[in-house]
Amino acid sequence: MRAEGARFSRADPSPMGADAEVELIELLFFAYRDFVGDADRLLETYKFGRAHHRALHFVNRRPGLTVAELLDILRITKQSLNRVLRELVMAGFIEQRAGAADRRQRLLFATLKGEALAGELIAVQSARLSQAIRAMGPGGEVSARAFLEGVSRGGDR
Amino acid sequence: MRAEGARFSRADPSPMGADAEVELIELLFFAYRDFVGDADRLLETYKFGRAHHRALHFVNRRPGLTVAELLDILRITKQSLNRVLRELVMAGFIEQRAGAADRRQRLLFATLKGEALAGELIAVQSARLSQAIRAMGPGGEVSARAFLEGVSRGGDR
DNA sequence: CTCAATATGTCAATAATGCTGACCTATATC
DNA sequence: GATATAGGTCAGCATTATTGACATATTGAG
Repeated sequence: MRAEGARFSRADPSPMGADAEVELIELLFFAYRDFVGDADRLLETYKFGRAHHRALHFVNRRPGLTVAELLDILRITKQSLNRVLRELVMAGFIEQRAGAADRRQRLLFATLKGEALAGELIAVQSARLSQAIRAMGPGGEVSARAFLEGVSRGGDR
Repeated sequence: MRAEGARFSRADPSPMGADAEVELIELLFFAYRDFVGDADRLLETYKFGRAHHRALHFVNRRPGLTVAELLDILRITKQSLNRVLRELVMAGFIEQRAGAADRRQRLLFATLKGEALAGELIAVQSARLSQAIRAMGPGGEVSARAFLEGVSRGGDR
């Protein structure tokens, strides 16, 4: 890995003036790059991409999710989602059922096949995360969760 | 209304350990989604995308970086990088100089204009990270760094 | 019942970012 | 001089995203 290298500090435009956050920016990039790389390799064998992965993951984790809710989670357009969702349905990984209360809704469920693939993807990714958490020592999981929640919640004001 | 998109509630049941990493998988997705979203908004005004951002960031942080080194950091092909790099050079954000020792090399440097944009991008992203670190309390930065390093180093075996 | 809003699906065009393969120049090294 | 290396470029293609326009079914208000 080439995460180190020439590093003489240039004029720092950050108001806090700290180099530490700049390094965190890079660490987050490297962490995410390697984190999704695990799944990418597995998805190749199913001819699926990252978009399929994300849709399947959240449907599997929240059975009965509506299309609108999934769009809100993924933050993409319905046109983008629809193509991916159609492929997952036709390949037998996800199934749709009309909502009982509102028949316009298409509630999404992972099939057994879908649950199996989602489980495989979770396995490789959680193995990497577990290893990182263990290496942190006691309280690692709590800290990691606090950090990630803080990052994603950080713009909500 | 919702500026940052959906997230799963932490009120989710099953407090057993196996579920913890699955939640971390999702938290990492949400954190990265929101983290890059900040920069995306800023890049729009310059008509640049994430690929330009990453290239500019690392060139700015490591002046004199070679193309080969940048390729190794980004883990993309030279064809993919070259398009982005050419645009950054032509727009005056990055400049290339032949290496002194090896004149085949094109050493990469951010121009003043490039440093300014890179600094703006660092500012928005480090603001989000600083906020998350502060919310973690004492030792937050050390923990966050340990987690991210563990995630990206976790597959290097 | 009628009508507007909602939930979803779909077609078409386009953009950003990535890939592989092939080939080119310039420079370094043996 | 031969070969390897650093880098650039052309051509074609895939994935994932976008906007815009429009279709269909269903719900809910009046």
